Amino acid sequence: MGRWQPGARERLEQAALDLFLEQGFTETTVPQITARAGLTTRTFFRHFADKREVLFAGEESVPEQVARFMAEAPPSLGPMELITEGLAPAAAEIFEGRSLDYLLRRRAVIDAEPALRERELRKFSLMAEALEQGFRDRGVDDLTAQLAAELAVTTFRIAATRWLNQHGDPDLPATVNQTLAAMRHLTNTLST
Amino acid sequence: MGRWQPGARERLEQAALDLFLEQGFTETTVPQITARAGLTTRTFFRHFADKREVLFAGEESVPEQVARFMAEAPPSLGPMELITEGLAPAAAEIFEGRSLDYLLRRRAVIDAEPALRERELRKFSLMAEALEQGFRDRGVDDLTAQLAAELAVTTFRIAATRWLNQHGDPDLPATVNQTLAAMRHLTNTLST
DNA sequence: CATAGTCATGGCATGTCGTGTCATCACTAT
DNA sequence: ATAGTGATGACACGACATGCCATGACTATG
Repeated sequence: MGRWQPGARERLEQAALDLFLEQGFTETTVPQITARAGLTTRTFFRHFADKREVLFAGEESVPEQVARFMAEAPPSLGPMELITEGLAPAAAEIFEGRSLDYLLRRRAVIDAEPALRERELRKFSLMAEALEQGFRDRGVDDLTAQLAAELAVTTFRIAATRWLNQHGDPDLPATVNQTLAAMRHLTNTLST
Repeated sequence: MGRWQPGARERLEQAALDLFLEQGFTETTVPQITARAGLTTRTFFRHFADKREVLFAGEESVPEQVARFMAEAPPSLGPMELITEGLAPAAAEIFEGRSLDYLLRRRAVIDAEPALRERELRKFSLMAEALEQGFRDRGVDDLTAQLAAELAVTTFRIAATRWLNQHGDPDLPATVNQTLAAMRHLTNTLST
């Protein structure tokens, strides 16, 4: 018991994902997860704010990634140019390090549970806030910054979904650019 | 006690909103709400699936409104034309019947509580799904339907927020159209 | 080598949420 | 009248989440 369970967090994440796939999210209790990971219930809530968070660990850094990405981009780019050129590489960076299989299993769990879908929406909302702030820092006015941020996140989200639906082929940057092209085509029909 | 507490639902909504404003959402317990409304805790959960839903009653009909609105629009309109012409009146219809004061108080509560912001995001997600289905029913391909739906909902959401920020003046349709104009301007910078 | 300090964990108590179940009462239809 | 319907009351209960304190393992310092 004392200190240190190396990888306790990782074991909890793994046990939780397995159990969610086997039995469903609602049917799985926190004591079941901690029993499989060899820990106690109280410890689970020290690592994760609530039961859902065990599926979203590590995504706290995404807003920072977004902010850094925007700060490093050439200041001369307008918001729409930045999206067109930067969204695909940024998307690749966000998913880097996670296997396609893990992402597919994780999404199966999330899709099956409304409470988890809500949490997923919040993730994208946080991304949009970071993007919006980044645009404002580049001198874009508030309304345009918000619109551009939401446009980018929406495109990213739809592209990521499509990418998983087609099991990773074509790859994510290509899918993002296809989705951007479709968005461009759609909005061009408005410019009359 | 037997049957019938006329307006039980409405009294619960009113008591809940008041208490949330006085003490905050988390600090307010369901027994406190039901005590103020003269009912029991069990009855609360017969009217609302969970504590948050008391703030979202009546919004189940929004997806149906959206579907009807789209079905009634001229079939000749393309997705972007439909948004340009239909979003402002549709937005007006959605908020019709609720006082600006109620909407502002309600938003103050929602903004203060992450769990309620998540629920709000789900509401817009449901709107987008209804819109997407509507576009598909009009013969639009899947990707374009999804993009157009998300674009419309995003514009609506941003416009509604701005409208409340400016306390209702200018009115919602005007604000929607201003927001649409800004979106048009933003995306036009992409059409090179 | 000893001692104090730090930190993840265990264990316990507690409050709130949300649901299942059954009884009861008011009103309605026949 | 009598049976049916539907909202409510009352109770039990499990799961989630948090506060609090104790403990044991590792670390730093003398």
